[in-house]
Amino acid sequence: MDYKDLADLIFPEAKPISYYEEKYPERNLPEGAMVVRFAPSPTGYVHIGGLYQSIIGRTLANQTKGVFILRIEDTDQKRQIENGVVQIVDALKDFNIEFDEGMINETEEKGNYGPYKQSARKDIYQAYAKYLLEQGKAYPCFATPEELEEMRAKQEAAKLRTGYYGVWAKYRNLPVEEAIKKIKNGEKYIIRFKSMGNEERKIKHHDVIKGNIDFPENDQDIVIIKGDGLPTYHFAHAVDDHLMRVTHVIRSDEWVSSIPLHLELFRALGFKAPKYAHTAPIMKDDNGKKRKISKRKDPEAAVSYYHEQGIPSEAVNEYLLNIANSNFESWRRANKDKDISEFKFEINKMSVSGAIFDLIKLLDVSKNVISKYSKEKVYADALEWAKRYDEELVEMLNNKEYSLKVLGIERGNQKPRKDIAKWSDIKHCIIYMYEDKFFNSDETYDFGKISDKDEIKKILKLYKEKYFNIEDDKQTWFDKMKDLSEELGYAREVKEYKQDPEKWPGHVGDISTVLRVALTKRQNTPDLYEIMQVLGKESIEKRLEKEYK
RNA sequence: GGCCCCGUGGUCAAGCGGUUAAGACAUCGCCCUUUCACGGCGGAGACAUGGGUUCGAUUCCCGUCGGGGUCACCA
Repeated sequence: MDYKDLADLIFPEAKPISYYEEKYPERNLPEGAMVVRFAPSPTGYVHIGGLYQSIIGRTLANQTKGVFILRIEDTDQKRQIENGVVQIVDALKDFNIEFDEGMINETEEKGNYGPYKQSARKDIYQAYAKYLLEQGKAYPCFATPEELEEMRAKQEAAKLRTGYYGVWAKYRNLPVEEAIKKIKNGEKYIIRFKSMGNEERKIKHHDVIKGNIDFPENDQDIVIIKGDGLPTYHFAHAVDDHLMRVTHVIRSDEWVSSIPLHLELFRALGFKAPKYAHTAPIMKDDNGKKRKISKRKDPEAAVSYYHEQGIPSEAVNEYLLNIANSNFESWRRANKDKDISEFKFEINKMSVSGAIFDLIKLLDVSKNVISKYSKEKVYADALEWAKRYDEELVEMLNNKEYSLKVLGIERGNQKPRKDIAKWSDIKHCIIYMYEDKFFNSDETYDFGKISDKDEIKKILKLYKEKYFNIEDDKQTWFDKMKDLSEELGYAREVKEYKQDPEKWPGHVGDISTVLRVALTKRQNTPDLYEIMQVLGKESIEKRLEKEYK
């Protein structure tokens, strides 16, 4: 009896690998085209790091006229969640990321290199496992979890490297006859890869991002097929990325230490190894300590957080792209109106160490992104956000014609207003423009420097009766504010006042503040003249009278 | 602990043998016909550390310290 008998016993149904090699031929793509994939586990929401990977993958495939694949890695059945695939697809779609191939929902997919869900590829993995078995490059291991635990304890006690390797690999050299007997006896087993590596020897590897790295060869006999018949990540990675003809494996940093193993697997299987690009993880500043951003501790680790906050996905994408290639920023400044896809992304310019996620900076990017939107776009996006998260804002925006005017204040000109960083800011910025909100709120406010009630009344009354005319153009209005100030004994110019502050009780700015607060309840607002034009005569009169009647 | 990677201002980062060590965000000040936002100008603020190599090291080598990753029938 030989390896062949063993292999046939274990996987009697498996097809020869030539079947799959023919079924998934080399892709016919232009020179330099990159075939990349995003390969998440459907274990819950999409992590910011996943979005980061996706942006990079999508960009690279676009730039090289390559292919971007969504492969679902669901070989760990314990961790599955309902609708995991749909969640991923939808979340990424929100950020403008779509795939050329792969799963499109829980059951459907597109592309000729599928199935794109690992649980549906069991027969493929088994065929390749059988192939290794036949050559004696893999073997069944009968060790129980308890046995393995015991082994590890011994290794730790002896301060040895832990793992299933060398002399510790108990079933590595079990004669085929005995293995067959055990299997026929119904003993439980898994399939392990028989490593030919030697820890003493070093291998050199070039990572697209990290550069040259040396490490010891792998000598662990890792499991390739688990007790449930599904492959482990390592084995699935080798088989899938080969068969899907992936050219560049872009994945997170945490995998670099597996490179020796993966390379050995590719070689044993007779595959050409892909290029690897290991991206640094996104970090979080935790009281001065740097750590990987985490699902459990950090709400901003979930991509959904940005939607809830109302940060446009375009802004998140730009921010992430900037972390990926720091020259993005200067490109953006030089190309203010170009689409993000025109930026020439270079994967080898990526930073090797993880950047701390900077929400403040993101908000700044967002502010700039929003400042470029037309009022129609602001209206549409804010409304869409509000429909999910803020009923009161929906109510306000329902008055579309008026809202458009409000949102158009200081927008669309050379120096657009930049006070909105996220849709959740909007309500606070515009609420006073809405009549019922303005009059029905119990918000407290103060008039700043001029606080005497009678003085305030006097100012507003005089303004309304003598100076206010909605027809005035901006300059006239402005001059009138100065006249008003003068008539009341205030300085008509701020500069004038500053030269001799004792001479006046205040200046035109102080008077304007009184008007501003009366009309908006705020000391800080956009241009008052524009606000008044939107508010209209009646509203203004009502707001003024409220203060002195 | 073993192995691997990394260490430029608060953050993201250019620079990679000779630079007044860029830029962005944040911060502070001034200016911008009346606030705020924007914009402009300016300030403060960095090469972890000790040894080498070199005429010369932020840049190259070694040690130290610090940070991160990884050591599963999870991915």
